[in-house]
Amino acid sequence: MVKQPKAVRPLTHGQVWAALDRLAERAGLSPSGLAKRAGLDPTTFNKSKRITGDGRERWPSTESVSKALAATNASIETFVALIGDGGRTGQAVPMIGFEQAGTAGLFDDSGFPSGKGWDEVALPTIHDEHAYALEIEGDQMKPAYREGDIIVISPGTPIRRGDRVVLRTAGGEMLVKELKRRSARTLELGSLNPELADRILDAEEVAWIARIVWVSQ
Amino acid sequence: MVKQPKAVRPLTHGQVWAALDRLAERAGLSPSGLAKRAGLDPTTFNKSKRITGDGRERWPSTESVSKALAATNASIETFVALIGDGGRTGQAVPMIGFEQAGTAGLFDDSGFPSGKGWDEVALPTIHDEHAYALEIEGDQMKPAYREGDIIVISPGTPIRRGDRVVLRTAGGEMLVKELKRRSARTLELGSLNPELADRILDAEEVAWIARIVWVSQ
DNA sequence: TCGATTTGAGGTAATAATTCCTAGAAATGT
DNA sequence: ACATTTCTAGGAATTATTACCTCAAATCGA
Repeated sequence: MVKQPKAVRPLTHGQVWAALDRLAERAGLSPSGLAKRAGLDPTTFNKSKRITGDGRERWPSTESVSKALAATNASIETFVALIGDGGRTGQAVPMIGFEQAGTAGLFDDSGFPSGKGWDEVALPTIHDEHAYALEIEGDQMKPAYREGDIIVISPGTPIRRGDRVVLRTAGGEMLVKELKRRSARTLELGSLNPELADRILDAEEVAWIARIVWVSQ
Repeated sequence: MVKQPKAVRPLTHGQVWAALDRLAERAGLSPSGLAKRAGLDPTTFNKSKRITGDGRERWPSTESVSKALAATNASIETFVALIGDGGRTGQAVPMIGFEQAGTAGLFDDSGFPSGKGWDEVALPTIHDEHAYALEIEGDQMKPAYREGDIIVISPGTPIRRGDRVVLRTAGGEMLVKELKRRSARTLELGSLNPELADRILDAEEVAWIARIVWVSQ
Protein backbone atom coordinates (compact mmCIF):
# COMPACT_ATOMS: atom_id res chain seq x y z
CA MET A 1 0.00 0.00 0.00
CA VAL A 2 1.18 3.46 -0.77
CA LYS A 3 1.72 5.56 2.29
CA GLN A 4 -0.09 8.84 2.14
CA PRO A 5 2.10 11.81 2.94
CA LYS A 6 0.30 13.55 5.72
CA ALA A 7 -0.99 16.93 4.69
CA VAL A 8 0.16 19.65 7.02
CA ARG A 9 -2.79 21.27 8.61
CA PRO A 10 -2.17 24.81 9.71
CA LEU A 11 -2.15 25.70 13.34
CA THR A 12 -5.55 27.19 14.05
CA HIS A 13 -6.87 29.78 16.41
CA GLY A 14 -9.12 27.20 18.04
CA GLN A 15 -6.25 24.76 18.59
CA VAL A 16 -4.12 27.31 20.37
CA TRP A 17 -6.88 28.26 22.75
CA ALA A 18 -7.91 24.64 23.26
CA ALA A 19 -4.34 23.83 24.19
CA LEU A 20 -4.31 26.65 26.74
CA ASP A 21 -7.60 25.38 28.17
CA ARG A 22 -6.21 21.87 28.47
CA LEU A 23 -3.02 23.17 29.99
CA ALA A 24 -5.08 24.91 32.65
CA GLU A 25 -7.27 21.88 33.22
CA ARG A 26 -4.25 19.62 33.60
CA ALA A 27 -2.94 21.89 36.34
CA GLY A 28 -6.34 21.96 38.04
CA LEU A 29 -6.90 25.57 37.12
CA SER A 30 -9.52 27.58 35.30
CA PRO A 31 -8.43 29.72 32.36
CA SER A 32 -8.52 32.76 34.56
CA GLY A 33 -6.64 30.93 37.32
CA LEU A 34 -3.94 29.99 34.83
CA ALA A 35 -3.62 33.57 33.65
CA LYS A 36 -3.34 34.79 37.21
CA ARG A 37 -0.72 32.22 38.10
CA ALA A 38 1.24 33.19 34.99
CA GLY A 39 1.38 36.76 36.21
CA LEU A 40 -1.05 37.95 33.57
CA ASP A 41 -4.32 39.68 33.99
CA PRO A 42 -6.92 37.06 34.99
CA THR A 43 -9.16 38.00 32.10
CA THR A 44 -6.45 37.55 29.47
CA PHE A 45 -7.61 34.05 28.61
CA ASN A 46 -11.31 34.75 29.00
CA LYS A 47 -13.39 33.10 26.32
CA SER A 48 -15.03 36.46 25.75
CA LYS A 49 -11.63 37.86 24.77
CA ARG A 50 -10.82 35.27 22.14
CA ILE A 51 -12.89 36.98 19.52
CA THR A 52 -12.94 40.75 19.30
CA GLY A 53 -16.03 42.87 19.11
CA ASP A 54 -15.91 42.99 15.34
CA GLY A 55 -15.66 39.21 15.03
CA ARG A 56 -11.94 38.98 14.40
CA GLU A 57 -9.95 36.18 16.01
CA ARG A 58 -7.61 37.19 18.79
CA TRP A 59 -4.44 35.11 19.20
CA PRO A 60 -2.34 35.12 22.34
CA SER A 61 1.23 36.29 22.10
CA THR A 62 4.02 33.77 22.36
CA GLU A 63 5.07 35.59 25.49
CA SER A 64 1.74 34.85 27.17
CA VAL A 65 1.99 31.22 26.11
CA SER A 66 5.50 31.05 27.45
CA LYS A 67 4.40 32.48 30.79
CA ALA A 68 1.50 30.03 30.99
CA LEU A 69 3.90 27.16 30.36
CA ALA A 70 6.30 28.37 33.01
CA ALA A 71 3.44 28.75 35.49
CA THR A 72 2.39 25.15 35.02
CA ASN A 73 5.92 23.79 34.77
CA ALA A 74 5.18 22.51 31.29
CA SER A 75 7.38 22.41 28.22
CA ILE A 76 6.54 23.60 24.75
CA GLU A 77 6.46 19.96 23.72
CA THR A 78 3.66 19.41 26.21
CA PHE A 79 1.82 22.35 24.76
CA VAL A 80 2.05 20.90 21.29
CA ALA A 81 0.88 17.56 22.59
CA LEU A 82 -2.12 19.32 24.09
CA ILE A 83 -3.00 20.77 20.73
CA GLY A 84 -3.46 17.12 19.90
CA ASP A 85 -6.38 16.58 17.67
CA GLY A 86 -5.31 12.99 17.24
CA GLY A 87 -3.69 13.57 13.89
CA ARG A 88 -0.64 15.24 15.29
CA THR A 89 2.24 14.19 17.50
CA GLY A 90 5.67 13.17 16.53
CA GLN A 91 8.46 14.95 14.80
CA ALA A 92 7.84 15.78 11.21
CA VAL A 93 10.42 16.14 8.47
CA PRO A 94 10.13 17.51 4.95
CA MET A 95 9.30 14.84 2.42
CA ILE A 96 9.05 14.58 -1.32
CA GLY A 97 8.59 11.81 -3.83
CA PHE A 98 11.76 10.30 -5.24
CA GLU A 99 10.94 11.08 -8.85
CA GLN A 100 10.26 14.71 -8.05
CA ALA A 101 13.49 14.94 -6.08
CA GLY A 102 15.40 14.80 -9.35
CA THR A 103 13.98 18.09 -10.53
CA ALA A 104 16.00 21.21 -10.02
CA GLY A 105 15.57 23.68 -7.23
CA LEU A 106 14.64 21.35 -4.41
CA PHE A 107 18.08 21.15 -2.81
CA ASP A 108 20.74 23.69 -2.09
CA ASP A 109 24.38 23.11 -2.93
CA SER A 110 25.02 21.20 0.26
CA GLY A 111 22.18 18.77 -0.24
CA PHE A 112 19.81 20.39 2.23
CA PRO A 113 16.21 20.67 1.20
CA SER A 114 15.15 24.10 0.05
CA GLY A 115 12.56 25.67 -2.13
CA LYS A 116 8.94 24.75 -2.64
CA GLY A 117 7.19 21.48 -3.19
CA TRP A 118 8.09 19.74 0.04
CA ASP A 119 5.45 17.97 2.02
CA GLU A 120 5.80 16.78 5.55
CA VAL A 121 5.74 13.33 7.02
CA ALA A 122 5.60 12.48 10.70
CA LEU A 123 8.11 10.01 12.01
CA PRO A 124 5.53 7.69 13.38
CA THR A 125 6.96 5.72 16.23
CA ILE A 126 6.83 8.65 18.56
CA HIS A 127 3.35 7.95 19.79
CA ASP A 128 3.88 4.25 20.26
CA GLU A 129 5.00 3.92 23.82
CA HIS A 130 5.37 0.18 23.43
CA ALA A 131 7.85 0.40 20.57
CA TYR A 132 11.15 -1.39 20.95
CA ALA A 133 14.18 -2.12 18.82
CA LEU A 134 16.18 -5.15 17.77
CA GLU A 135 19.72 -5.10 16.49
CA ILE A 136 20.36 -7.32 13.51
CA GLU A 137 23.17 -9.83 13.92
CA GLY A 138 24.50 -11.83 11.03
CA ASP A 139 23.66 -11.71 7.37
CA GLN A 140 20.72 -14.06 7.01
CA MET A 141 18.36 -11.20 6.23
CA LYS A 142 20.41 -9.57 3.54
CA PRO A 143 19.90 -7.53 1.53
CA ALA A 144 16.93 -6.02 3.32
CA TYR A 145 18.63 -5.96 6.69
CA ARG A 146 22.35 -6.01 7.31
CA GLU A 147 24.43 -6.65 10.39
CA GLY A 148 24.21 -3.71 12.75
CA ASP A 149 20.90 -2.43 11.42
CA ILE A 150 18.36 -1.56 14.08
CA ILE A 151 14.75 -2.46 13.43
CA VAL A 152 12.02 -0.67 15.35
CA ILE A 153 9.01 -2.79 16.20
CA SER A 154 5.57 -1.48 17.09
CA PRO A 155 3.64 -4.31 18.74
CA GLY A 156 0.45 -2.26 18.92
CA THR A 157 0.24 -1.47 15.21
CA PRO A 158 -2.18 -3.49 13.08
CA ILE A 159 -0.59 -5.74 10.49
CA ARG A 160 -1.48 -5.90 6.85
CA ARG A 161 -0.36 -8.02 3.97
CA GLY A 162 3.01 -6.92 2.68
CA ASP A 163 4.25 -5.66 6.03
CA ARG A 164 7.53 -6.85 7.43
CA VAL A 165 7.04 -8.49 10.78
CA VAL A 166 8.80 -10.00 13.74
CA LEU A 167 7.12 -13.03 15.23
CA ARG A 168 7.73 -15.58 17.91
CA THR A 169 6.60 -19.14 17.54
CA ALA A 170 5.12 -21.24 20.29
CA GLY A 171 8.45 -23.03 20.37
CA GLY A 172 10.28 -19.78 21.17
CA GLU A 173 11.79 -19.22 17.74
CA MET A 174 12.13 -15.59 16.59
CA LEU A 175 11.52 -14.89 12.92
CA VAL A 176 11.73 -11.82 10.72
CA LYS A 177 9.55 -12.19 7.66
CA GLU A 178 7.31 -10.50 5.17
CA LEU A 179 3.64 -11.31 5.66
CA LYS A 180 2.35 -12.61 2.35
CA ARG A 181 -1.04 -13.91 3.31
CA ARG A 182 -2.98 -14.31 6.47
CA SER A 183 -6.05 -16.43 6.88
CA ALA A 184 -7.97 -17.46 9.94
CA ARG A 185 -5.92 -20.61 10.24
CA THR A 186 -2.52 -19.96 8.71
CA LEU A 187 0.11 -17.34 8.03
CA GLU A 188 2.12 -17.39 4.83
CA LEU A 189 5.50 -15.80 5.46
CA GLY A 190 7.97 -14.75 2.78
CA SER A 191 11.67 -14.79 3.50
CA LEU A 192 13.59 -11.55 3.27
CA ASN A 193 16.46 -13.46 1.74
CA PRO A 194 15.33 -14.39 -1.76
CA GLU A 195 17.35 -17.56 -1.66
CA LEU A 196 15.36 -18.97 1.20
CA ALA A 197 11.95 -20.55 0.81
CA ASP A 198 8.68 -19.18 2.09
CA ARG A 199 7.18 -20.66 5.19
CA ILE A 200 3.64 -21.40 6.21
CA LEU A 201 2.79 -21.36 9.88
CA ASP A 202 -0.33 -22.51 11.64
CA ALA A 203 -1.94 -19.60 13.47
CA GLU A 204 -1.73 -21.57 16.69
CA GLU A 205 2.02 -21.86 16.38
CA VAL A 206 2.42 -18.08 16.60
CA ALA A 207 2.92 -16.74 20.13
CA TRP A 208 2.81 -13.13 18.91
CA ILE A 209 3.50 -11.11 15.80
CA ALA A 210 4.45 -7.45 15.51
CA ARG A 211 5.07 -5.04 12.69
CA ILE A 212 8.46 -3.55 11.84
CA VAL A 213 7.97 0.16 11.31
CA TRP A 214 11.46 1.60 10.90
CA VAL A 215 14.94 0.40 10.10
CA SER A 216 18.17 2.24 10.70
CA GLN A 217 20.84 1.94 8.05
CA MET B 1 14.61 2.41 36.39
CA VAL B 2 12.69 5.25 37.91
CA LYS B 3 11.91 7.99 35.48
CA GLN B 4 13.39 11.29 36.53
CA PRO B 5 11.03 14.21 36.28
CA LYS B 6 12.52 16.30 33.55
CA ALA B 7 13.50 19.75 34.65
CA VAL B 8 11.40 22.02 32.49
CA ARG B 9 13.27 24.94 31.10
CA PRO B 10 11.01 27.78 30.13
CA LEU B 11 10.54 28.71 26.53
CA THR B 12 12.73 31.72 25.94
CA HIS B 13 12.55 34.75 23.73
CA GLY B 14 15.76 33.71 21.99
CA GLN B 15 14.48 30.22 21.26
CA VAL B 16 11.31 31.46 19.61
CA TRP B 17 13.21 33.79 17.31
CA ALA B 18 15.91 31.21 16.60
CA ALA B 19 13.21 28.76 15.58
CA LEU B 20 11.73 31.32 13.21
CA ASP B 21 15.17 31.96 11.73
CA ARG B 22 15.74 28.26 11.21
CA LEU B 23 12.29 27.87 9.74
CA ALA B 24 13.14 30.54 7.21
CA GLU B 25 16.53 29.06 6.46
CA ARG B 26 15.06 25.61 5.94
CA ALA B 27 12.71 27.05 3.35
CA GLY B 28 15.56 28.89 1.67
CA LEU B 29 14.27 32.26 2.80
CA SER B 30 15.57 35.20 4.74
CA PRO B 31 13.62 36.35 7.80
CA SER B 32 12.10 39.13 5.75
CA GLY B 33 11.37 36.74 2.92
CA LEU B 34 9.54 34.46 5.33
CA ALA B 35 7.50 37.34 6.70
CA LYS B 36 6.59 38.45 3.22
CA ARG B 37 5.57 34.97 2.15
CA ALA B 38 3.46 34.66 5.30
CA GLY B 39 1.53 37.73 4.29
CA LEU B 40 3.08 39.83 7.01
CA ASP B 41 5.05 43.01 6.74
CA PRO B 42 8.58 42.11 5.59
CA THR B 43 10.11 43.85 8.58
CA THR B 44 8.04 41.96 11.13
CA PHE B 45 10.81 39.46 11.80
CA ASN B 46 13.67 41.95 11.52
CA LYS B 47 16.34 41.41 14.08
CA SER B 48 16.08 45.10 14.87
CA LYS B 49 12.47 44.57 15.93
CA ARG B 50 13.13 41.77 18.37
CA ILE B 51 14.15 44.12 21.12
CA THR B 52 12.35 47.41 21.57
CA GLY B 53 14.04 50.73 21.93
CA ASP B 54 13.93 50.55 25.70
CA GLY B 55 15.55 47.13 25.79
CA ARG B 56 12.41 45.08 26.34
CA GLU B 57 12.02 41.77 24.52
CA ARG B 58 9.46 41.64 21.76
CA TRP B 59 7.73 38.30 21.20
CA PRO B 60 5.83 37.46 18.05
CA SER B 61 2.16 36.63 18.33
CA THR B 62 1.00 33.06 17.88
CA GLU B 63 -0.87 34.30 14.85
CA SER B 64 2.36 35.40 13.18
CA VAL B 65 3.98 32.08 14.02
CA SER B 66 0.99 30.25 12.62
CA LYS B 67 1.19 32.23 9.39
CA ALA B 68 4.92 31.56 9.09
CA LEU B 69 4.29 27.86 9.52
CA ALA B 70 1.55 27.85 6.93
CA ALA B 71 3.78 29.74 4.50
CA THR B 72 6.53 27.12 4.76
CA ASN B 73 4.16 24.16 4.85
CA ALA B 74 5.49 23.23 8.26
CA SER B 75 3.76 21.92 11.34
CA ILE B 76 3.97 23.20 14.87
CA GLU B 77 5.93 20.05 15.71
CA THR B 78 8.58 21.13 13.24
CA PHE B 79 8.68 24.50 14.88
CA VAL B 80 9.28 22.92 18.26
CA ALA B 81 11.98 20.71 16.80
CA LEU B 82 13.65 23.83 15.43
CA ILE B 83 13.72 25.34 18.88
CA GLY B 84 16.18 22.53 19.56
CA ASP B 85 18.75 23.73 22.00
CA GLY B 86 20.44 20.37 22.03
CA GLY B 87 19.24 19.68 25.53
CA ARG B 88 15.98 18.27 24.39
CA THR B 89 16.28 14.59 23.76
CA GLY B 90 14.20 12.43 21.54
CA GLN B 91 12.27 9.39 22.48
CA ALA B 92 14.32 6.36 23.35
CA VAL B 93 13.08 2.81 23.03
CA PRO B 94 14.31 -0.46 24.56
CA MET B 95 16.70 -2.36 22.32
CA ILE B 96 18.27 -5.79 22.34
CA GLY B 97 20.29 -7.92 19.98
CA PHE B 98 18.36 -10.23 17.71
CA GLU B 99 20.01 -13.41 18.91
CA GLN B 100 19.36 -12.57 22.52
CA ALA B 101 15.76 -11.78 21.71
CA GLY B 102 15.18 -15.48 21.23
CA THR B 103 15.94 -16.30 24.83
CA ALA B 104 13.10 -16.63 27.28
CA GLY B 105 11.90 -13.94 29.62
CA LEU B 106 12.37 -10.88 27.43
CA PHE B 107 8.81 -10.56 26.17
CA ASP B 108 5.45 -10.92 27.81
CA ASP B 109 2.62 -12.92 26.28
CA SER B 110 1.52 -10.08 24.06
CA GLY B 111 4.93 -9.44 22.57
CA PHE B 112 5.77 -6.39 24.66
CA PRO B 113 9.28 -6.14 26.04
CA SER B 114 9.69 -7.07 29.67
CA GLY B 115 12.43 -8.18 32.00
CA LYS B 116 16.06 -7.19 32.09
CA GLY B 117 18.75 -7.06 29.47
CA TRP B 118 17.29 -4.29 27.32
CA ASP B 119 19.44 -1.41 26.17
CA GLU B 120 18.13 1.88 24.89
CA VAL B 121 18.38 3.49 21.49
CA ALA B 122 17.18 6.92 20.41
CA LEU B 123 14.60 7.01 17.67
CA PRO B 124 15.12 8.59 14.27
CA THR B 125 16.73 11.90 13.65
CA ILE B 126 15.29 13.86 16.51
CA HIS B 127 18.53 15.76 16.73
CA ASP B 128 19.00 16.40 13.07
CA GLU B 129 17.02 19.44 12.11
CA HIS B 130 18.17 19.11 8.52
CA ALA B 131 16.75 15.63 8.11
CA TYR B 132 14.28 15.09 5.32
CA ALA B 133 12.45 12.19 3.76
CA LEU B 134 11.98 10.74 0.31
CA GLU B 135 9.15 8.47 -0.68
CA ILE B 136 10.19 5.51 -2.79
CA GLU B 137 8.35 5.17 -6.09
CA GLY B 138 8.64 2.09 -8.20
CA ASP B 139 10.43 -1.16 -7.57
CA GLN B 140 13.93 -0.52 -8.86
CA MET B 141 15.38 -0.67 -5.37
CA LYS B 142 13.81 -3.90 -4.29
CA PRO B 143 14.26 -5.75 -2.09
CA ALA B 144 15.94 -3.20 0.16
CA TYR B 145 13.33 -0.51 -0.50
CA ARG B 146 9.83 -1.07 -1.71
CA GLU B 147 7.26 1.24 -3.23
CA GLY B 148 5.81 3.49 -0.53
CA ASP B 149 8.74 3.14 1.82
CA ILE B 150 9.95 6.40 3.27
CA ILE B 151 13.68 6.90 3.60
CA VAL B 152 14.97 9.49 6.04
CA ILE B 153 18.13 11.30 4.96
CA SER B 154 20.50 13.13 7.24
CA PRO B 155 22.69 15.41 5.12
CA GLY B 156 24.82 16.43 8.08
CA THR B 157 25.87 12.93 9.09
CA PRO B 158 29.34 11.70 8.08
CA ILE B 159 29.43 8.85 5.60
CA ARG B 160 31.37 5.64 5.93
CA ARG B 161 31.92 2.69 3.72
CA GLY B 162 28.92 0.40 3.70
CA ASP B 163 26.41 3.17 4.33
CA ARG B 164 23.44 3.56 2.09
CA VAL B 165 23.40 6.99 0.52
CA VAL B 166 21.42 9.35 -1.64
CA LEU B 167 23.50 11.40 -4.02
CA ARG B 168 23.00 13.87 -6.76
CA THR B 169 25.28 14.01 -9.74
CA ALA B 170 26.49 17.17 -11.38
CA GLY B 171 24.04 16.33 -14.14
CA GLY B 172 21.14 16.42 -11.72
CA GLU B 173 20.56 12.69 -11.49
CA MET B 174 19.43 11.34 -8.12
CA LEU B 175 20.82 7.97 -7.07
CA VAL B 176 20.27 5.68 -4.13
CA LYS B 177 23.27 3.42 -3.63
CA GLU B 178 25.46 1.64 -1.17
CA LEU B 179 28.88 3.23 -0.77
CA LYS B 180 31.42 0.50 -1.38
CA ARG B 181 34.63 2.46 -1.55
CA ARG B 182 35.57 6.08 -1.50
CA SER B 183 38.90 7.46 -2.55
CA ALA B 184 40.06 11.00 -3.09
CA ARG B 185 39.17 10.81 -6.76
CA THR B 186 36.34 8.31 -7.13
CA LEU B 187 33.31 6.78 -5.46
CA GLU B 188 32.46 3.14 -5.95
CA LEU B 189 28.72 2.68 -5.58
CA GLY B 190 26.95 -0.63 -5.23
CA SER B 191 23.42 -1.08 -6.50
CA LEU B 192 20.71 -1.98 -4.05
CA ASN B 193 19.21 -4.24 -6.66
CA PRO B 194 21.58 -7.20 -6.97
CA GLU B 195 20.74 -7.59 -10.63
CA LEU B 196 22.14 -4.20 -11.50
CA ALA B 197 25.83 -3.51 -11.88
CA ASP B 198 27.95 -1.34 -9.62
CA ARG B 199 28.85 2.13 -10.72
CA ILE B 200 31.98 4.20 -10.34
CA LEU B 201 31.67 7.94 -10.22
CA ASP B 202 34.31 10.59 -10.40
CA ALA B 203 34.32 12.69 -7.23
CA GLU B 204 33.80 15.77 -9.34
CA GLU B 205 30.61 14.38 -10.79
CA VAL B 206 28.98 14.31 -7.35
CA ALA B 207 27.08 17.47 -6.43
CA TRP B 208 26.34 16.19 -2.93
CA ILE B 209 25.97 12.95 -1.06
CA ALA B 210 23.99 12.21 2.10
CA ARG B 211 23.47 9.23 4.29
CA ILE B 212 20.20 7.36 4.66
CA VAL B 213 19.61 6.86 8.34
CA TRP B 214 16.14 5.34 8.64
CA VAL B 215 13.62 3.57 6.47
CA SER B 216 9.95 3.07 7.16
CA GLN B 217 8.49 -0.30 6.26
C1' DT C 1 -27.36 29.86 55.02
C1' DC C 2 -24.18 33.42 54.43
C1' DG C 3 -19.95 35.68 53.55
C1' DA C 4 -15.69 35.19 50.87
C1' DT C 5 -13.59 34.01 46.79
C1' DT C 6 -13.34 32.78 42.08
C1' DT C 7 -14.93 33.02 37.50
C1' DG C 8 -16.07 35.17 33.38
C1' DA C 9 -18.56 38.89 30.50
C1' DG C 10 -18.14 43.42 28.89
C1' DG C 11 -16.25 47.81 28.67
C1' DT C 12 -12.18 51.39 28.50
C1' DA C 13 -7.28 52.53 29.00
C1' DA C 14 -2.56 51.30 28.48
C1' DT C 15 0.85 48.85 26.28
C1' DA C 16 2.79 46.00 22.83
C1' DA C 17 3.01 44.01 18.05
C1' DT C 18 2.51 45.07 13.46
C1' DT C 19 2.36 47.99 9.54
C1' DC C 20 3.96 51.65 6.76
C1' DC C 21 7.69 54.41 5.37
C1' DT C 22 12.55 55.75 4.30
C1' DA C 23 17.26 54.82 3.26
C1' DG C 24 21.53 52.38 2.91
C1' DA C 25 23.76 47.85 2.25
C1' DA C 26 23.97 43.48 0.16
C1' DA C 27 22.86 40.30 -3.28
C1' DT C 28 21.38 39.26 -7.99
C1' DG C 29 20.81 39.55 -12.97
C1' DT C 30 22.09 41.48 -17.40
C1' DA D 1 29.80 47.71 -14.44
C1' DC D 2 25.33 48.83 -14.04
C1' DA D 3 20.52 48.38 -12.92
C1' DT D 4 17.35 45.79 -10.16
C1' DT D 5 15.88 43.47 -6.45
C1' DT D 6 16.21 41.88 -1.80
C1' DC D 7 17.45 42.55 2.83
C1' DT D 8 17.64 45.00 7.05
C1' DA D 9 17.92 49.06 10.36
C1' DG D 10 15.33 52.65 12.27
C1' DG D 11 11.45 55.65 13.03
C1' DA D 12 6.31 57.01 13.14
C1' DA D 13 1.57 55.53 12.66
C1' DT D 14 -1.70 52.00 13.18
C1' DT D 15 -3.76 48.09 15.01
C1' DA D 16 -3.98 44.38 18.23
C1' DT D 17 -3.16 42.42 22.77
C1' DT D 18 -3.08 43.00 27.47
C1' DA D 19 -4.17 45.47 31.77
C1' DC D 20 -7.50 47.64 34.53
C1' DC D 21 -12.16 48.18 36.15
C1' DT D 22 -16.98 46.89 37.27
C1' DC D 23 -20.59 43.68 37.84
C1' DA D 24 -23.25 39.38 38.02
C1' DA D 25 -23.09 34.50 38.55
C1' DA D 26 -20.98 30.42 40.32
C1' DT D 27 -18.27 28.05 43.74
C1' DC D 28 -16.42 27.21 48.18
C1' DG D 29 -15.98 27.01 53.34
C1' DA D 30 -17.56 27.66 57.68
